[in-house]
Amino acid sequence: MIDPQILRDNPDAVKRSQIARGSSTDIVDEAIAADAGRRASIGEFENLRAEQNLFGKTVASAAKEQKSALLAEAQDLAARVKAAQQQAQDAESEFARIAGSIANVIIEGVPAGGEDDWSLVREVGEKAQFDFEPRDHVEIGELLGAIDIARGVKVSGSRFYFLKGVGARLEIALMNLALDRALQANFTPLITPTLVRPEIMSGTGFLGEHADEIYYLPADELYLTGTSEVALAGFHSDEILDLSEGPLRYAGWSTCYRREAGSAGKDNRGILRVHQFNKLEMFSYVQPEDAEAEHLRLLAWQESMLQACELSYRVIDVAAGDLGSSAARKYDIEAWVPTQGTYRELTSTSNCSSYQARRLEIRYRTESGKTAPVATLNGTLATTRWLVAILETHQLADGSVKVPVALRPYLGGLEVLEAKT
RNA sequence: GGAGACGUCGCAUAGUUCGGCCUAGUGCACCACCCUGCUAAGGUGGAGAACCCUCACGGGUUCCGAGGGUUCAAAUCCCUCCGUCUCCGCCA
Repeated sequence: MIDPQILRDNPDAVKRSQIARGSSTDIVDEAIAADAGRRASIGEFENLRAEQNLFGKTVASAAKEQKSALLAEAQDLAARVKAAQQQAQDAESEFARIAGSIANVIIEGVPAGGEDDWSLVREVGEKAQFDFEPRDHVEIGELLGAIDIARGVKVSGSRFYFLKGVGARLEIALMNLALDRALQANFTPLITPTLVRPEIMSGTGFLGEHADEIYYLPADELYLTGTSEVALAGFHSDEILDLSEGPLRYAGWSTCYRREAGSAGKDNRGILRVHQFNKLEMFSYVQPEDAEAEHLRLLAWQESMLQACELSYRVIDVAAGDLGSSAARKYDIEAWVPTQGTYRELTSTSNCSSYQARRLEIRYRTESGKTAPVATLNGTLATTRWLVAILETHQLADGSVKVPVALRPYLGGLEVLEAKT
């Protein structure tokens, strides 16, 4: 939910943001009108109610013979109060509906436009060079006995897979490396529920335009989460947090489920785009003025992980139109995937400023003792998809794979994943 | 799955029988000050959240798990839902 104050004080900023996202600006004017209407009808209701409260006391203390006359008047007043209350509630939900459809105001510097209009922040590392024809991760996965896609499809359908042997170990190693780094940075680890209630799912902003990406269990009215961000954001919903000691940081470990409804035919090969995977997600609750600095910290931790995996990557500042509705800015890190000759997204980190917190009612106490919405940020620290880049980048001529040094302790010292010939 | 009990402003509790004196009392914890060599004890006062009006001082409205209903009036009566606990059954 957008800050109603900024809507009143600086509607042009909201409009500029909407334009950069390629969204409607009319909705901003509608929201302002709805806000005014809402406040007017609330005032009307409250005055009537105050009158009624006063009148109730008169009735209670009135002498018997006056009571019936007073009651008639009270009934009339009650009817007017009820009508005014109804109107106030309607105006309130009308405002919520309209304001709710305005996306978060982007941060200065976020490029305008759509999916292809990102701007490059930096490129890091040498792209892998081979003096042989590199194999893609599916082939390598078969040679290593690490990825079994055929059986995944047999058991669960397309976009499912088994990780097996060194494949399973590699994923666990990667996740553990990420977890250890998160612990060093003072994140509190959380293993999160992956089924959540509707109000948490909508509070985090995932039930908007991408609702068809989400698995839903109607018999139980629960949603399967596509990221632990949902549970991590819901963790402190309806709470007033103490941020005087600095940000609250959590590292959520969970399996993630995505329907991939809009991507038929896209990335069908391999485990790049699947219905189920594991992820270690960073999540920070911070004071709003600290959000942009925290965003850069999350990005730095992500880059350090990619460097530990000895991957070549680029950081992009995602364009306004490609941001989720909650995000004010998003950086993606894309790793070089040799057999695709392109960069593919491995991590994403979003600064949701106070937008998500306002909807989930997550607040902190300011110095003056008032409460105010916190800012929330999230970012990927490791996911199953990284195996694609790791396997392809570090492959050897015979299909074996050199293990990045940082991962070796998590694989019992293993230096090379040997191909089974 | 069956039966029962419960849900009150941080925690604990009173209030629900029989609707109006509840603008929700009390204890603990908390904050400020006072008092007393220090500490403990004691004294005085303060202190919830959201929204609306106001430059401000201040005022108003709502909130007793959530949502409806009855009523001039609901923490209190009725309905639905959610959650917690106890016992029984079933299954890992």
